[in-house]
Formats: sequence, C-alpha cells, structure tokens
Amino acid sequence: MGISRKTKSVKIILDIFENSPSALSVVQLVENLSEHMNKTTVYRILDRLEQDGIVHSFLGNNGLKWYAKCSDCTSHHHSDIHPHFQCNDCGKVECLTIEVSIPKIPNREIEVSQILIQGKCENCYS
Amino acid sequence: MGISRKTKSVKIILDIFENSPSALSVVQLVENLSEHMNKTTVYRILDRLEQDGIVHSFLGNNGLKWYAKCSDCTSHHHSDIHPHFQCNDCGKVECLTIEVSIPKIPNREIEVSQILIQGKCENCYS
DNA sequence: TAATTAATGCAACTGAGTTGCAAATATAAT
DNA sequence: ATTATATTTGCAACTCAGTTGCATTAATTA
Repeated sequence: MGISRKTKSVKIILDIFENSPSALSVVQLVENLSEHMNKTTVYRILDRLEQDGIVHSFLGNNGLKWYAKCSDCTSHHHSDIHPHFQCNDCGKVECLTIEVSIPKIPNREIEVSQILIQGKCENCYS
Repeated sequence: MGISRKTKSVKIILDIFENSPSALSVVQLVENLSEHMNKTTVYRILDRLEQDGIVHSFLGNNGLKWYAKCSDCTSHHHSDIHPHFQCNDCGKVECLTIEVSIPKIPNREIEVSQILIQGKCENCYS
C-alpha cells in the first residue's frame, strides 16, 4: 500500500527515475523539483514508491538519503543487497551489480548489509 | 595536529573509550556527558581524537555518527577498512575483524568502502 | 455529477551537527 | 611561582535534512 493514485507529481518523479541511469539524492530532487512541488511531497512520494518496490533507498557517504530505481525489487522483497558506488570527485552514486560475499560471523545473525564503495567513477577516473 | 592539551574533558572521553568494547554513538555520548561538558565540546574532542588516529568514525544504519577506539590507526593511516556490525534489536555497534573482499570494478578506482552489516548480536541472538 | 478518500501545500517543528565569539584553562616562558 | 600565549570550552544562535498536523485540493468511485 504505497502509491494508489497516479497524480501529476507522482508521474513527474517516476519519469525522472525512468530516465536516470544513476541514483538520485533526495536533496537534489527536492531542489530540482522545487518549482513543481513541495519538498514534503517529494519525501512522501519517494516513501510510497519505496513501499511499492519501485525504488529503493540507501545512505550516501555523508549520511544523506539517496534513491534509485529498483530492477528486481517487489514490495515484499527488497534487494538492498547490492552495493552502491559513490564517486568522491563528482559525487555521483550508482548501483553495482557485483556480488560481495559477507562471511558468516560466529554467534551473530546477519540480516542485511549496506555496502558503499567510494572512489573515482568512469568519468573522473583518468 | 588534533589534541594538544590533556584537558579534563579529553581525559573523561578517552577513559570512556578505553573501557568500552563496542562503538559509541555521538548522540549517546552527548547525552551521557551532558552533566560534564557541552555537546559542542564532545563533537570537537571526538574530531580531534580522530585526527590523531585514536578513534575512528563511521555512520550507523540511520546515518548518525559513531566512534570507536582504533586498534591499528595512525594519524596518517586510518583503518576505516574494517566492517561494522549493528544489532537491529538493541542497536549496539561493533567493529568487526573479518575481511570482506571487494572485487575490482572496471573503469573505476576504489578508494574506501563502508560496510555496515546489520542483524542480531550475541545477546539478542537466541 | 456528487461523494469519498488519498495526496498536496504550507508553516512550523525536530534533532544532529556547526559556527562565532568571549571567557576559561592548560602549557610554555620568565 | 607568576605571567604570557595559545588552545579549549561554553553558550547561544544557527544550518540543514527530514517530519508532522491540518486545512485544502485533486483523483477515483459510486
């Protein structure tokens, strides 16, 4: 029970994600959409889209929230499993398809792992 | 050039880390030390201790800052390399000594990786 | 077309972390 | 030991991401 009405604002945001290869920071989105909708609306729509498994969220290197289109998430199962990559030069964030295997830890039950890899992206890598 | 004076406040904080097996959230520290020092002071001392390689910082599952005693850091080399574990039940955070190997990524230069593993800790694991 | 219910805008708030500046305190110099 | 200096602290006020309550608006359903 996330999105139940296809409002103008929802369409705009969905469209942005559709045309965006990399992840988007909420701060950016709020800024870019400031002429079209209120920041509260942005936060709420993203929240609902995430509940529906259309996007997933994670935290960037400074603790700020980012969202990216889900390729294989449902409202029940969220593949936050994949690692993310943030460029230390341009700040861009991408979802990675690589597998990172976390070894078992004695006496502890692993539920999820957030992996943020930082470095230089394709463009900033010279 | 972090700490240059062993003030009363610095001693108190160093002592806390000396006697703490797990990591400490800044919010907790500020709260616990509120009778002894100002929150600004806590932030500043932690900052200086980190510069000196005495503690290292990282972000917990909600993006809030945590600090832990360094076992093998210097002011030049910071082993933020190790992963951290946060218990989803009691919220406790620990440094892990396990090695997680990050595969190379084409056209990208990896500098650091933040790995936060979430699950149930020793106590909350039943 | 009217009625219902979800979504939005707005303003005000929360809470972590920061900043500027004056007062206090640790260390170095005399 | 006393004074000079430079660092550290406290305080109050701020920034900025994210949230909340509530009245208004817009989408869906009858």
